[in-house]
This record gives sequence, C-alpha cells and structure tokens, in this order.
Amino acid sequence: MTGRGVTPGLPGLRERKKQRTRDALVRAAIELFTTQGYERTTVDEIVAAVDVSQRTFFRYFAGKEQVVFAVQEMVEARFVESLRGRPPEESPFEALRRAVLDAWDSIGESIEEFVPVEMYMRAFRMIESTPALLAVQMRRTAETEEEIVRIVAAREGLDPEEDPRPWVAVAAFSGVMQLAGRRWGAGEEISVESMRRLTASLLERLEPSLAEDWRR
Amino acid sequence: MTGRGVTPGLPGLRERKKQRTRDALVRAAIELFTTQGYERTTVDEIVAAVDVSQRTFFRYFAGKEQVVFAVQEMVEARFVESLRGRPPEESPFEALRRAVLDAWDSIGESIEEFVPVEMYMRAFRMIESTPALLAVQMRRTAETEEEIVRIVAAREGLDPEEDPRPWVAVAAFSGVMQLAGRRWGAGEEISVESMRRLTASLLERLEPSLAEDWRR
DNA sequence: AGGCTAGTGACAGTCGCTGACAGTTGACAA
DNA sequence: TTGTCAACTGTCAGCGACTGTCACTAGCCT
Repeated sequence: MTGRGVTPGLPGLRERKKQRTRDALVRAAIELFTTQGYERTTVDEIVAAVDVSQRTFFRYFAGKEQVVFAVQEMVEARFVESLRGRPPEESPFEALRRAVLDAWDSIGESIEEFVPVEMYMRAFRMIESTPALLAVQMRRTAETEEEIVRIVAAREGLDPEEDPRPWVAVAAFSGVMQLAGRRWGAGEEISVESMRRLTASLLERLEPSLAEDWRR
Repeated sequence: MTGRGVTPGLPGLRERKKQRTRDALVRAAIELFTTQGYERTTVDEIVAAVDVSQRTFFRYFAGKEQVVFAVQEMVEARFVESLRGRPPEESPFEALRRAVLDAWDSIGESIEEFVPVEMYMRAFRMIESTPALLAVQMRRTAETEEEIVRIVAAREGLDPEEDPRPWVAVAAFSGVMQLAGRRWGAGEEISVESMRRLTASLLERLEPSLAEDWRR
C-alpha cells in the first residue's frame, strides 16, 4: 500500500498542479489588470505574483491577452449549451433569443465557483475599454458564430454550406449582441440582471427596426 | 523671380514629400506582406525597401498593422459619403442597402488612382486570414458603425442617445456586411463585381431570415 | 526501484515599438 | 538673399512581448 489509491476517474497530481498554476495565473492577472490597467501590467509582474517563470506563463497562454478570456470562455460555452437545449419547434431567431436570456439567468453561480462575479464584470468592462483586448474579443466572437451557425442549421435540417439563411440570421443576431455588450459596458449598472434586461430589450426591437417605417 | 511661385491652393514641397514617403511605405508594405506574408515581414524590411529609418515608419503609422488599412479607409469613406446622399424617403435599412451597392459600383476607379485594384483585393484577403489584422479590422468597423448610426438617426430625425432603433438596425446590417466580407474572402472570385453580388444577395435575405419559418 | 516524459526554469535572442537628442531642410519674414 | 523657426528625420539606447533551446525536476508507470 503506497497511499496512492486515488479515486480512479479523477485527474492525477500532475494534472491538478497544472490546473492550480493556471487558475493562479488567471486570478493574479485579472487582479493586476483591473487595479493598475492592462497595458501598465507586465507579464513579469504577473509571473512574479504567482512565482513561476515567464516561460511558463507563455506555455499556458498564447499571449498576454489570452489570460483575460479564460472566464469568458465559460460564459460562451454556457450559451451554446443552452441553445442546444432549445425545443425544435421554436423559430431560429426565437431559439437564439431565449438561449441568451436563459444563459444570463443561470450564469451567476457557475462563474462564482471560479472567480467572484464582480471580478468577471470588471474584466468585461476592461475588455470593452482596451483596444487590444476588444480586438481579440471580436475575433473570438466570430469564431463562436460559426459554431452557432452549425447548431441553427442542424435544428432546421439545413446544410450551412448550401443555405445562407443560418449565416444571415446569426450575423444579425450577433451584431445586436455585440451592441448590447457595448451599451452595458458604457452604462452605470454592473449587474448581471441589468445585462439581461438590456439584451432582452434590444433583441425585441430587431425585427421592427428593419421593417417598420420609423416615422409612422 | 525665384521660381517659387507655386499654385497657391496646392500643398507645398514639404507636404508633397511627406505624401510620397507615406505612399511608398504603403505600397512597399503591401507588396511585401502579400508576397511573403504579414508576420514574416519585419518593419525593418519595409523601411529598407523605401530607404527611410524605422523611426520614420512609426511616425507615419501607429503600428505595423495600420499601414494595411490606409486603403480600406478610402473605401469606408466612400460608403459613408454614399449613405449621406440617399434620398430621405427611403427606409433606413433600404438606404443602407443601396448605399453599399452604390459604393461598390463606383469604388473601382477611386482605388486605382492609388494602388492597383488587385493589390487592394489581395490586401483584403490577407486581412481576413491574419488574426492580428482581422482584429484591427473589426475594431475599425465598430468605430465606423457609430458614425453610420448618427447618420441614420439624423435622417429619421431621432436622437441616437434616446432611441435604440438606429443602433439595432445598424448592428444587424453591419453583422451581415462582415459576413459578406468573410464569404468573399473564402471564395474563388477576386472581383469587385462578385463582392457586390454577394452583398446584395445576403442583404436581401436579412428580413426573411429573422421572421420566416424556414421549414415552410 | 528505476526508467520515461511532461512540465518547468534559466538564458539568450528576435521583433515591435518608444523616448531623447541632434542634424537637416522646407517655410517664411526681414 | 539671408537668417530664423518649426517640422521631419536619423541615430541610439532601451523596454516589453514572445520564442527556441537545453538541462533538470518530479509525477507516472511497470
């Protein structure tokens, strides 16, 4: 008996250690970024706070910006999952709309396990106000869009290579979502609740805004 | 008589010299980027080709990426101008749609004065396929969006701070435009004409894609 | 116990970019 | 013309992000 009788399904010590280093880097980075600013924080400062070498940092993250998006990834995953669960009788746009709202409803707890919600919020605002980060954010969004398109197309039994409608719908939807993010970042309220409200109100107006004669 | 009796309205020698340096940098950069790739081209190579110092390069362009967007700026300006000229009785979305198509119709000549159209096309594709450039591109787009919102709001006699409809409409429109760019970049045809066709067909489908039941 | 290898640190080097300072050259007035 | 001023430019020195290399440590597996 060596005392190594670990629960079989669980990751080994090596894996857990890695995860801990990674988490520590994310937390330290966001802490530093939000207190002294993204550009004014060097990678050297981050690694010093966690006491690892700079080389190690770049083994975990492809770039200084990547570390910021570790949490964002979770949120997106939550939305995608939620979309997959929508009943097939909903129209594509309706399914997208409900999936976002559902995701916002249930997001609070799942972030909290990892970092305080308030830290996530600060990170979100930091992204909106830092050109370098915003650029990465937008690129990431574009990539997620592709996955969403595939899901929507599958729901409707379409081949996305053939039919442009899933692309167009998702593009329009995504445009409005980005707008919501920008507005929320510029506003006062820092709550998930306010983000949800804003999202709902903008998505509601999408169809009318395109068709209606605004002057009545 | 000193021979310095220059035509009064024209920029002086200094100004012309500056412009020449700038143009030379843009051309050299795009040439190098498109032949050997963006990342594999160093700023040193660019300045060597034009025979100026690296410092000078950074006085003209805020970053290595900026030089790529010198031409793109022209195209966007053309679109904005075209939008301003649309008759006020058109619906906002209709005006946006026609403005893009008009812009594509008249874009050819105005680029040619500066660089061959084919070079512009290659630059466009390079942006689509280079993460660093795509990120900047998207950021630039977001900034242009704001101006478009103001124009649309003005057409309709609305205050954009009050009414979210201009924002929503432009966000959706812009999302589809980005999609058009991506599709065009991924396709075979490298002509302005094909870009125009693609744009037209996607914009046509925007409204139906949101409302219709796709399964009939 | 002992070999295998993923993960790490140390170090040197490349590249994008900036600040400071000095030299040069158009613009403009005397 | 000539002299002064301000705008441009080159040189140099240096920072910070990022990468390649190589030796070493410590979980892992038999």
